[in-house]
Amino acid sequence: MPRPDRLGATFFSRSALEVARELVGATLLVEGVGGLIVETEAYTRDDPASHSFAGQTIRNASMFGPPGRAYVYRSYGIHWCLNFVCGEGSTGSAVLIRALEPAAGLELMRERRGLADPRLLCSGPGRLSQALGIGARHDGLPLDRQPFELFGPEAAVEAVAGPRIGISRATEQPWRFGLRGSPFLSRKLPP
DNA sequence: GGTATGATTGACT
DNA sequence: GTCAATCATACCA
Repeated sequence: MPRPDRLGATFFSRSALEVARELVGATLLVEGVGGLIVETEAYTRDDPASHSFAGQTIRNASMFGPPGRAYVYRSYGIHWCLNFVCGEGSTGSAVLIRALEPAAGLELMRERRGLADPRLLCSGPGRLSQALGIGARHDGLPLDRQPFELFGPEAAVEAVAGPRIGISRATEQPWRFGLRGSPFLSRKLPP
C-alpha cells in the first residue's frame, strides 16, 4: 500500500480554514512520535482571536513568515502550543493542532506525560506538545523536514466544525474542526 | 521599570 | 462546577 502524500509548503499556501479542515485525518510525527490529527483550529490575520490580529511582534513572528512552518508559543506560562503557518497571499494565519490519536512512540509519550491512558496523552494542545516534546526550538522550523513528518489522510475523513476553545473574542466562528466521534478530542464537537 | 493577560491544565469543592 | 499555577510577552509610564 502506497504511503500517503507528504505535506509540504504547497499544502499550506492557502486559507487556514481549508488547511484546518483537511488536516483532520492527517498523520503528524515528531522524531517518530505522534499519530492521527483529530482536532484543529483555524486563526486568520483579520481574526480578533488570533495572535496575529494586532500585528507582527517578536513572539508571533513565525506567523508572518513563509507558510508550511511551525509557530510554537508558550501558553499561560506553562504549556507549549503547536501551530502550522498558512498563507493565502497575505501572511498571519495558522492552524492550531489541538489533539492527536496516538499511534507511534506511545512509550515515550507516556514517559513525557507521566500517564498511561492514551486518551490523555495528546487530547489538548498543551498535552500534545508535551507528549511530542515540542518546545521553543521548534518555532519557525519547516514542516517538510526533520524532525517533522506530516502525511495526508489515507482515506477521506469526516470532519465536523464547532466553536473554538479558550478564546474571548470571535467566539461564534465555527473554526474548530474534529474527526467525528473520535474519543481523542479535547472536547466534544457538535454531531 | 511595573503590571495585566492569556489559543491551558490539573486539582479540588 | 470553580480556581490557582506560572511566565513570556505586550503595553503603559
